Amino acid sequence: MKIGELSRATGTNIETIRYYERIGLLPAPHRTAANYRSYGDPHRARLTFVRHSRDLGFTIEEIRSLLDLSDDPARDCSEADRIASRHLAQVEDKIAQLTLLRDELTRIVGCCRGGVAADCRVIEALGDHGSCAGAH
Amino acid sequence: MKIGELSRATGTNIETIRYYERIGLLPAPHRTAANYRSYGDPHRARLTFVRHSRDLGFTIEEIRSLLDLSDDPARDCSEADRIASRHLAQVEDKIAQLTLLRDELTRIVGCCRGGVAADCRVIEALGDHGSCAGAH
DNA sequence: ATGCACCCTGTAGCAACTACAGGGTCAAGA
DNA sequence: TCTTGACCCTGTAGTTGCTACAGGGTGCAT
Ligand SMILES: [Zn+2]
Ligand SMILES: [Zn+2]
Ligand SMILES: [Zn+2]
Ligand SMILES: [Zn+2]
Repeated sequence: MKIGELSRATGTNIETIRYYERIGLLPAPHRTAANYRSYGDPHRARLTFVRHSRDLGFTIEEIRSLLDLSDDPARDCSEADRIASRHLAQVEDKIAQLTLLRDELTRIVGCCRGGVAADCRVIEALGDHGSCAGAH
Repeated sequence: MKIGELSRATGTNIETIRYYERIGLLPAPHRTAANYRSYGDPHRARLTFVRHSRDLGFTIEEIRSLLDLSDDPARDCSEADRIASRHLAQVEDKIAQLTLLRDELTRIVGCCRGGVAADCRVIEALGDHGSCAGAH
Protein backbone atom coordinates (compact mmCIF):
# COMPACT_ATOMS: atom_id res chain seq x y z
CA MET A 1 0.00 0.00 0.00
CA LYS A 2 1.23 3.50 -0.85
CA ILE A 3 1.56 6.25 1.71
CA GLY A 4 -1.72 7.91 0.70
CA GLU A 5 -3.64 4.70 1.31
CA LEU A 6 -1.94 4.17 4.67
CA SER A 7 -2.80 7.74 5.51
CA ARG A 8 -6.49 7.17 4.75
CA ALA A 9 -6.51 3.75 6.44
CA THR A 10 -5.21 5.15 9.73
CA GLY A 11 -6.43 8.73 9.66
CA THR A 12 -2.86 9.98 9.78
CA ASN A 13 -1.46 12.91 7.85
CA ILE A 14 1.08 11.85 5.20
CA GLU A 15 3.66 14.28 6.55
CA THR A 16 3.18 12.79 9.99
CA ILE A 17 3.86 9.28 8.67
CA ARG A 18 7.10 10.47 7.10
CA TYR A 19 7.93 12.29 10.33
CA TYR A 20 7.47 9.09 12.35
CA GLU A 21 9.78 7.27 9.96
CA ARG A 22 12.38 10.03 10.24
CA ILE A 23 12.46 9.85 14.02
CA GLY A 24 12.62 6.06 13.93
CA LEU A 25 9.17 5.36 15.35
CA LEU A 26 8.09 3.51 12.23
CA PRO A 27 10.54 1.32 10.26
CA ALA A 28 11.47 2.45 6.76
CA PRO A 29 9.26 0.52 4.33
CA HIS A 30 10.27 -1.04 1.03
CA ARG A 31 10.45 1.21 -1.99
CA THR A 32 8.96 0.65 -5.44
CA ALA A 33 11.02 1.16 -8.61
CA ALA A 34 9.78 4.77 -8.62
CA ASN A 35 11.09 5.23 -5.07
CA TYR A 36 7.59 5.24 -3.59
CA ARG A 37 7.14 3.89 -0.05
CA SER A 38 5.29 0.57 0.03
CA TYR A 39 3.64 -0.57 3.25
CA GLY A 40 2.19 -3.87 4.46
CA ASP A 41 -0.21 -4.86 7.23
CA PRO A 42 2.41 -4.86 10.00
CA HIS A 43 3.16 -1.24 9.18
CA ARG A 44 -0.51 -0.40 9.37
CA ALA A 45 -0.89 -2.14 12.73
CA ARG A 46 2.12 -0.34 14.12
CA LEU A 47 0.89 3.04 12.96
CA THR A 48 -2.56 2.32 14.37
CA PHE A 49 -0.90 1.57 17.70
CA VAL A 50 1.05 4.81 17.55
CA ARG A 51 -1.96 6.95 16.64
CA HIS A 52 -4.19 5.39 19.25
CA SER A 53 -1.52 5.90 21.90
CA ARG A 54 -1.07 9.50 20.81
CA ASP A 55 -4.84 10.00 20.98
CA LEU A 56 -4.64 8.72 24.54
CA GLY A 57 -2.00 11.33 25.24
CA PHE A 58 1.16 9.24 25.45
CA THR A 59 4.37 10.98 24.37
CA ILE A 60 6.48 9.75 21.48
CA GLU A 61 9.13 8.51 23.91
CA GLU A 62 6.57 6.55 25.91
CA ILE A 63 5.25 5.05 22.69
CA ARG A 64 8.77 4.13 21.67
CA SER A 65 9.19 2.19 24.92
CA LEU A 66 5.81 0.52 24.50
CA LEU A 67 6.68 -0.52 20.95
CA ASP A 68 10.05 -1.88 22.07
CA LEU A 69 8.18 -3.94 24.60
CA SER A 70 5.67 -5.32 22.15
CA ASP A 71 8.49 -6.11 19.72
CA ASP A 72 9.90 -8.47 22.32
CA PRO A 73 6.92 -10.68 23.26
CA ALA A 74 8.80 -12.67 25.91
CA ARG A 75 9.55 -9.64 28.07
CA ASP A 76 7.72 -8.99 31.28
CA CYS A 77 4.95 -6.47 30.65
CA SER A 78 5.24 -4.61 33.94
CA GLU A 79 6.95 -1.71 32.23
CA ALA A 80 3.90 -1.17 30.03
CA ASP A 81 1.78 -1.07 33.12
CA ARG A 82 4.13 1.39 34.76
CA ILE A 83 4.14 3.73 31.75
CA ALA A 84 0.36 3.65 31.48
CA SER A 85 -0.16 4.16 35.21
CA ARG A 86 2.21 7.10 35.30
CA HIS A 87 0.45 8.64 32.33
CA LEU A 88 -2.91 8.15 34.01
CA ALA A 89 -1.57 9.92 37.11
CA GLN A 90 -0.40 12.82 34.93
CA VAL A 91 -3.82 13.09 33.30
CA GLU A 92 -5.42 13.16 36.74
CA ASP A 93 -3.03 15.91 37.85
CA LYS A 94 -3.83 17.90 34.75
CA ILE A 95 -7.57 17.57 35.36
CA ALA A 96 -7.14 18.78 38.94
CA GLN A 97 -5.08 21.74 37.79
CA LEU A 98 -7.53 22.69 35.04
CA THR A 99 -10.40 22.43 37.49
CA LEU A 100 -8.75 25.03 39.73
CA LEU A 101 -8.22 27.18 36.66
CA ARG A 102 -11.82 26.80 35.59
CA ASP A 103 -13.11 27.85 39.00
CA GLU A 104 -10.88 30.92 39.04
CA LEU A 105 -11.84 31.87 35.48
CA THR A 106 -15.52 31.41 36.23
CA ARG A 107 -15.19 33.81 39.14
CA ILE A 108 -13.23 36.34 37.06
CA VAL A 109 -15.57 36.22 34.07
CA GLY A 110 -18.57 36.68 36.33
CA CYS A 111 -17.16 39.99 37.62
CA CYS A 112 -17.61 41.96 34.39
CA ARG A 113 -20.62 44.29 34.49
CA GLY A 114 -19.83 45.94 31.16
CA GLY A 115 -18.49 49.46 30.72
CA VAL A 116 -15.06 50.83 29.84
CA ALA A 117 -11.74 49.03 30.13
CA ALA A 118 -10.58 51.31 32.94
CA ASP A 119 -13.31 49.94 35.24
CA CYS A 120 -13.29 46.34 34.02
CA ARG A 121 -13.05 43.80 36.81
CA VAL A 122 -11.78 41.15 34.44
CA ILE A 123 -8.74 43.23 33.50
CA GLU A 124 -8.22 44.14 37.11
CA ALA A 125 -8.38 40.52 38.25
CA LEU A 126 -5.85 39.47 35.62
CA GLY A 127 -3.34 41.97 37.02
CA ASP A 128 -3.73 40.86 40.60
CA HIS A 129 -3.39 37.31 41.82
CA GLY A 130 -4.11 38.59 45.35
CA SER A 131 -7.79 38.73 44.42
CA CYS A 132 -7.80 35.07 43.41
CA ALA A 133 -9.66 32.66 45.62
CA GLY A 134 -7.33 29.68 45.30
CA ALA A 135 -3.86 28.67 44.19
CA HIS A 136 -3.32 27.93 40.49
CA MET B 1 15.31 48.31 38.59
CA LYS B 2 17.61 45.97 36.64
CA ILE B 3 16.39 42.85 34.90
CA GLY B 4 17.53 40.56 37.72
CA GLU B 5 15.47 42.47 40.26
CA LEU B 6 12.42 42.49 37.98
CA SER B 7 12.92 38.77 37.54
CA ARG B 8 12.90 38.19 41.31
CA ALA B 9 10.03 40.64 41.86
CA THR B 10 7.73 38.84 39.43
CA GLY B 11 9.02 35.27 39.55
CA THR B 12 9.86 35.42 35.87
CA ASN B 13 12.97 33.98 34.25
CA ILE B 14 15.31 36.66 32.88
CA GLU B 15 15.34 35.02 29.47
CA THR B 16 11.57 35.07 29.47
CA ILE B 17 11.51 38.81 30.16
CA ARG B 18 13.84 39.44 27.24
CA TYR B 19 11.70 37.11 25.14
CA TYR B 20 8.55 39.12 25.95
CA GLU B 21 10.34 42.29 24.94
CA ARG B 22 11.52 40.71 21.70
CA ILE B 23 7.99 39.69 20.70
CA GLY B 24 6.65 43.13 21.66
CA LEU B 25 4.59 42.04 24.65
CA LEU B 26 6.59 44.28 26.98
CA PRO B 27 7.85 47.70 25.84
CA ALA B 28 11.62 48.15 25.57
CA PRO B 29 12.80 49.85 28.78
CA HIS B 30 15.35 52.62 29.11
CA ARG B 31 19.01 51.65 29.09
CA THR B 32 21.75 52.72 31.48
CA ALA B 33 25.10 54.03 30.23
CA ALA B 34 26.34 50.43 30.31
CA ASN B 35 23.43 49.34 28.09
CA TYR B 36 21.63 47.60 30.95
CA ARG B 37 17.81 47.51 30.89
CA SER B 38 16.22 49.73 33.54
CA TYR B 39 12.61 49.10 34.55
CA GLY B 40 10.04 51.09 36.53
CA ASP B 41 6.81 50.20 38.30
CA PRO B 42 4.62 50.27 35.17
CA HIS B 43 6.86 47.61 33.65
CA ARG B 44 6.53 45.49 36.76
CA ALA B 45 2.72 45.83 36.74
CA ARG B 46 2.57 44.88 33.09
CA LEU B 47 4.77 41.84 33.56
CA THR B 48 2.70 40.79 36.58
CA PHE B 49 -0.40 40.99 34.39
CA VAL B 50 1.27 38.89 31.71
CA ARG B 51 2.50 36.22 34.13
CA HIS B 52 -0.82 35.96 35.92
CA SER B 53 -2.66 35.65 32.62
CA ARG B 54 -0.22 32.98 31.47
CA ASP B 55 -0.72 31.13 34.75
CA LEU B 56 -4.44 31.22 33.99
CA GLY B 57 -3.72 29.64 30.62
CA PHE B 58 -4.25 32.58 28.25
CA THR B 59 -2.14 32.51 25.09
CA ILE B 60 0.34 35.25 24.27
CA GLU B 61 -1.96 36.56 21.53
CA GLU B 62 -4.91 36.73 23.92
CA ILE B 63 -2.75 38.59 26.41
CA ARG B 64 -1.66 40.98 23.69
CA SER B 65 -5.31 41.81 23.01
CA LEU B 66 -6.06 42.20 26.70
CA LEU B 67 -3.09 44.55 27.13
CA ASP B 68 -4.15 46.60 24.12
CA LEU B 69 -7.52 46.93 25.74
CA SER B 70 -6.17 48.02 29.11
CA ASP B 71 -3.85 50.50 27.38
CA ASP B 72 -6.93 52.27 26.05
CA PRO B 73 -9.07 52.81 29.18
CA ALA B 74 -11.96 54.42 27.33
CA ARG B 75 -12.66 51.37 25.18
CA ASP B 76 -15.61 49.14 25.85
CA CYS B 77 -14.47 46.13 27.84
CA SER B 78 -16.71 43.58 26.16
CA GLU B 79 -13.76 42.18 24.22
CA ALA B 80 -12.00 41.29 27.47
CA ASP B 81 -15.09 39.47 28.55
CA ARG B 82 -15.30 37.68 25.23
CA ILE B 83 -11.66 36.56 25.38
CA ALA B 84 -11.99 35.34 28.97
CA SER B 85 -15.27 33.55 28.28
CA ARG B 86 -13.89 31.82 25.23
CA HIS B 87 -10.85 30.73 27.20
CA LEU B 88 -13.06 29.41 29.98
CA ALA B 89 -15.03 27.42 27.42
CA GLN B 90 -11.78 25.97 26.07
CA VAL B 91 -10.68 24.97 29.56
CA GLU B 92 -14.04 23.28 30.10
CA ASP B 93 -13.68 21.43 26.79
CA LYS B 94 -10.20 20.31 27.76
CA ILE B 95 -11.43 19.04 31.12
CA ALA B 96 -14.21 17.08 29.44
CA GLN B 97 -11.76 15.59 26.95
CA LEU B 98 -9.24 14.65 29.65
CA THR B 99 -12.00 13.09 31.70
CA LEU B 100 -12.87 10.78 28.81
CA LEU B 101 -9.17 10.00 28.50
CA ARG B 102 -8.86 9.29 32.19
CA ASP B 103 -11.79 6.87 32.12
CA GLU B 104 -10.36 5.03 29.14
CA LEU B 105 -6.88 4.86 30.68
CA THR B 106 -8.28 3.63 33.97
CA ARG B 107 -10.02 0.82 32.14
CA ILE B 108 -6.91 -0.06 30.14
CA VAL B 109 -4.54 0.01 33.11
CA GLY B 110 -6.89 -2.19 35.09
CA CYS B 111 -6.67 -4.92 32.42
CA CYS B 112 -3.05 -5.91 33.08
CA ARG B 113 -2.75 -9.14 35.05
CA GLY B 114 1.04 -9.32 34.70
CA GLY B 115 2.92 -11.77 32.50
CA VAL B 116 4.72 -11.40 29.20
CA ALA B 117 4.29 -8.62 26.64
CA ALA B 118 2.70 -11.01 24.13
CA ASP B 119 -0.30 -11.50 26.43
CA CYS B 120 -0.48 -7.98 27.86
CA ARG B 121 -3.94 -6.46 27.69
CA VAL B 122 -2.52 -2.97 28.00
CA ILE B 123 -0.46 -3.35 24.84
CA GLU B 124 -3.40 -5.00 23.12
CA ALA B 125 -5.77 -2.19 24.10
CA LEU B 126 -3.37 0.46 22.81
CA GLY B 127 -3.38 -1.15 19.38
CA ASP B 128 -7.14 -1.37 19.12
CA HIS B 129 -9.51 1.52 19.57
CA GLY B 130 -12.38 -0.88 18.90
CA SER B 131 -12.02 -2.16 22.45
CA CYS B 132 -12.43 1.33 23.88
CA ALA B 133 -15.62 2.08 25.73
CA GLY B 134 -16.06 5.69 24.58
CA ALA B 135 -14.91 8.24 22.07
CA HIS B 136 -11.73 10.15 22.81
C1' DA C 1 44.69 42.93 39.06
C1' DT C 2 41.64 39.54 39.58
C1' DG C 3 37.66 37.31 40.89
C1' DC C 4 32.78 37.24 40.79
C1' DA C 5 28.07 38.47 39.95
C1' DC C 6 25.63 40.48 36.84
C1' DC C 7 24.40 42.19 32.15
C1' DC C 8 24.41 42.08 26.74
C1' DT C 9 23.33 39.88 21.82
C1' DG C 10 22.32 36.16 18.94
C1' DT C 11 21.35 31.58 17.98
C1' DA C 12 19.71 26.94 18.68
C1' DG C 13 16.98 23.57 21.10
C1' DC C 14 12.51 21.34 23.05
C1' DA C 15 7.49 18.47 21.36
C1' DA C 16 4.99 16.94 17.82
C1' DC C 17 3.84 18.03 14.15
C1' DT C 18 2.51 20.99 9.69
C1' DA C 19 3.42 23.47 5.49
C1' DC C 20 5.64 24.52 1.77
C1' DA C 21 9.19 24.68 -2.39
C1' DG C 22 10.80 22.42 -6.06
C1' DG C 23 10.93 18.49 -8.23
C1' DG C 24 9.69 13.29 -10.19
C1' DT C 25 5.97 9.45 -11.69
C1' DC C 26 1.99 7.54 -13.70
C1' DA C 27 -2.58 6.59 -15.60
C1' DA C 28 -6.49 8.52 -18.18
C1' DG C 29 -8.60 11.44 -21.51
C1' DA C 30 -8.52 14.67 -26.00
C1' DT D 1 1.03 11.84 -28.48
C1' DC D 2 0.46 15.22 -25.43
C1' DT D 3 -1.22 17.04 -21.40
C1' DT D 4 -3.67 17.26 -17.15
C1' DG D 5 -4.09 15.93 -12.59
C1' DA D 6 -3.33 13.13 -8.72
C1' DC D 7 -0.05 11.30 -6.46
C1' DC D 8 4.85 10.72 -4.67
C1' DC D 9 9.82 12.37 -3.29
C1' DT D 10 13.45 15.29 -0.36
C1' DG D 11 14.67 18.98 2.44
C1' DT D 12 13.83 22.90 5.08
C1' DA D 13 11.32 26.14 7.87
C1' DG D 14 7.40 27.41 10.64
C1' DT D 15 4.31 26.77 14.93
C1' DT D 16 4.00 27.92 20.79
C1' DG D 17 6.28 29.56 24.76
C1' DC D 18 9.81 29.42 26.40
C1' DT D 19 14.93 27.78 27.90
C1' DA D 20 19.90 27.22 27.34
C1' DC D 21 23.96 28.27 25.83
C1' DA D 22 28.26 30.75 23.54
C1' DG D 23 30.95 34.48 23.63
C1' DG D 24 31.47 38.73 25.22
C1' DG D 25 31.12 43.40 28.33
C1' DT D 26 30.41 45.91 33.16
C1' DG D 27 30.96 46.97 37.97
C1' DC D 28 32.42 46.34 42.53
C1' DA D 29 35.24 44.23 46.18
C1' DT D 30 39.53 42.31 47.68
ZN1 LIG E 1 -15.40 44.16 31.83
ZN1 LIG F 1 -4.47 34.14 40.48
ZN1 LIG G 1 0.43 -6.27 31.04
ZN1 LIG H 1 -9.57 4.24 21.92
